[in-house]
Amino acid sequence: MNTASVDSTEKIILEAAKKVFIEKGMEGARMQEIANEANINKALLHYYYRTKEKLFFAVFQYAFQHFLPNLEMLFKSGIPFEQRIELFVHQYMKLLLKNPFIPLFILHEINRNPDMIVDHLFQSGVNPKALRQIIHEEIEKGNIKPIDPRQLILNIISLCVFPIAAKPLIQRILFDNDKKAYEKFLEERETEVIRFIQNAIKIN
Amino acid sequence: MNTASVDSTEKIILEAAKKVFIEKGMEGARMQEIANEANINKALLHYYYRTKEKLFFAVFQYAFQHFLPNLEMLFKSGIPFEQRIELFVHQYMKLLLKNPFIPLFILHEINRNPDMIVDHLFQSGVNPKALRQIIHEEIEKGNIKPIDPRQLILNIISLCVFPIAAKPLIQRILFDNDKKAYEKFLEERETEVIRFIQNAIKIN
DNA sequence: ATTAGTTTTGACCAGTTGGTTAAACTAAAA
DNA sequence: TTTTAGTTTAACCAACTGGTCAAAACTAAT
Repeated sequence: MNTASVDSTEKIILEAAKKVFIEKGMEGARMQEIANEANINKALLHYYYRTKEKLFFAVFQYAFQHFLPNLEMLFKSGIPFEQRIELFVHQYMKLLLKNPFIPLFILHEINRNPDMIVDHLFQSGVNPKALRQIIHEEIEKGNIKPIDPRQLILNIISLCVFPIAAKPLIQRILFDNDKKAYEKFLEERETEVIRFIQNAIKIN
Repeated sequence: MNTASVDSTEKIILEAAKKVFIEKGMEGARMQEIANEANINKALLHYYYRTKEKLFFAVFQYAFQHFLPNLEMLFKSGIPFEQRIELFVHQYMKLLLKNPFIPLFILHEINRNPDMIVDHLFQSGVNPKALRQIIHEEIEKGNIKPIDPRQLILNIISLCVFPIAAKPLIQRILFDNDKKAYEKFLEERETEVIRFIQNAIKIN
């Protein structure tokens, strides 16, 4: 057995599955299309991943882990809060632009089967408690306006995610389907969102 | 021919189709399930709406028209800008809470087939130009901080839509799957979002 | 009561889809 | 060279799905 080639075939399949599943969703994806994408026989998919569902879960797991950015830098102490927001928005938008289909994929699939997240993924290192604590402390210190930390977190994520998830719609409605114009808009948006949030929470 | 009963059956079918399509999407929906939901024979679906696609488009059209709130009140003159934002957010969140599945449905279907919006729906009365003009004037008058009107529009919509579209996810991650707690959070959110936006754009 | 037109139904069909299986292939081990 | 174990393929299958059709049931005007 050639370990390298096993890994290789398995990875090729997973990459193909990622592409097809994340773009079309569980129900829109076809095993045959994934096989074509990977340039292999359809039966090989079932040889490595027994069922469509198992292959899907492998993809879902990957996507879920790339749905939020690495939050480590947020928890390092000694960083001013303003800069934390800057860091988060920057990192997140970079991630989203690299994987623009992931948010809608995750939202749609969780909507289809909300228990999936409980059954398979609650060990995925998402820890909102620590984040809430940091925001809470900033309020106590009088550095930002009082606000429910969860509202603030949701505001920040909303401002980052929605314009990516709704890209095909927004691009057509607000930009006459001019792809370049919308991409430029999204670039400018990073500083715009940071400024918007900072203005909203800063104490005059 | 009894016009009333024709309308009635047709409407019953459409209502059933709305429920199933909007919750499960085109690809996740089954004609049989719609027939069951309407308590009729599957062949009747094809008698009134010849194909799945045609029935789907009827639903999509309805959903698209309920994706954004009635914007008339925004264009009446003489209303202070702060109050316009208040009105919009209030109306929009009311609409979204009544139809929580519509945003994700629209986004997912447009993602699946982006040309649909061009082919079938660009006559749906969405007019962002007027809205941009109003924002532009407010900036000129020095009532709010300078900002690309499209960025501001997108910010407002993002803050309203995302928490509804991502409800199953957020509810589980931030609220331990406590439905009541999340609903209460969304109620409080209305005033919170209004305050957030007004703080972000107001001139000190 | 008859007729003509409409609505509703059960049975059926063809195409697609996820999944299986037995055989062919490959390469390392004996 | 033969054996053995893992890998890949073509052919196939059962279940499902959108859609059709002819007949039955229903309605209302003659």
